[in-house]
Amino acid sequence: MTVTRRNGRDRIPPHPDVREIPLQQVLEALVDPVRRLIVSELYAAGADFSCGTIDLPVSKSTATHHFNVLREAGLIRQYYVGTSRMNSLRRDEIDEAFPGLLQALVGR
Amino acid sequence: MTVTRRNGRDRIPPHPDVREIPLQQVLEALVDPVRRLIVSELYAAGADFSCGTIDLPVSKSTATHHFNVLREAGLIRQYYVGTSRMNSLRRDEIDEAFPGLLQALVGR
DNA sequence: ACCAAAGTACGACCATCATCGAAGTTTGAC
DNA sequence: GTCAAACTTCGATGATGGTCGTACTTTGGT
Repeated sequence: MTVTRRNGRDRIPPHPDVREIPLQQVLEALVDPVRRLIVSELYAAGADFSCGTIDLPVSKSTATHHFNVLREAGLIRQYYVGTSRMNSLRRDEIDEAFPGLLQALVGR
Repeated sequence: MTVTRRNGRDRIPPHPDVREIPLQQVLEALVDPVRRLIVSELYAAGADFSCGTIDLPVSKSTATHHFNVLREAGLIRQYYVGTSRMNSLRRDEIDEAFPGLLQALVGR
């Protein structure tokens, strides 16, 4: 049978542009308190961090799920560094797509 | 047994101030598309209207439920005129409690 | 080659919630 | 007093989605 070989690049999942994501989906992503916590921390930190860095009140598999939802909504970008998955907030794109939204939700 | 008499005033349910409502609850109210439609229409109309005026893609009982959720989140004010229940958007209070939020969600 | 660290994938479970219809209430009109 | 309009209340139902544990994958270090 065929063996599939993968490198770091292949591990990167799709990153839709938030400007093509309906408001509904963005809101559904941001309504969950755990996900809003992630976004808030990224916003406040002003820097990327790995999934494991922030400590969330949920299990690892649930955390993975939340990061996925945020990525699929176009809100964060993810990339690998070793075994760590780094996350960055796609602030400019969000601000362009939904002006004022991030500020209103995360600026407290 | 005791008969309870009610007048129009007694039919008015509690109206919490949105400034005392947690962001979480406000977001949960606004994440539903039917409720966001109601808010958008109130916002665009710039005037009050009764529950039956706007035509929603749900049954009457479901509509009642949605108006209740909005009221309990401090987003709308309700009062009776005859058998009609009028609704008004509490715009100023919302803007004060969560600056930019309404604009971001409803200004399209 | 081996092992540990960091995440992911996959089911399963469970709570929440949007939805409805049917029956009830309140009001205004006649 | 009767009737209709407008809305509410009350269960029931069904779908969604957040949660977890277990097993698996990938990578880096030794």
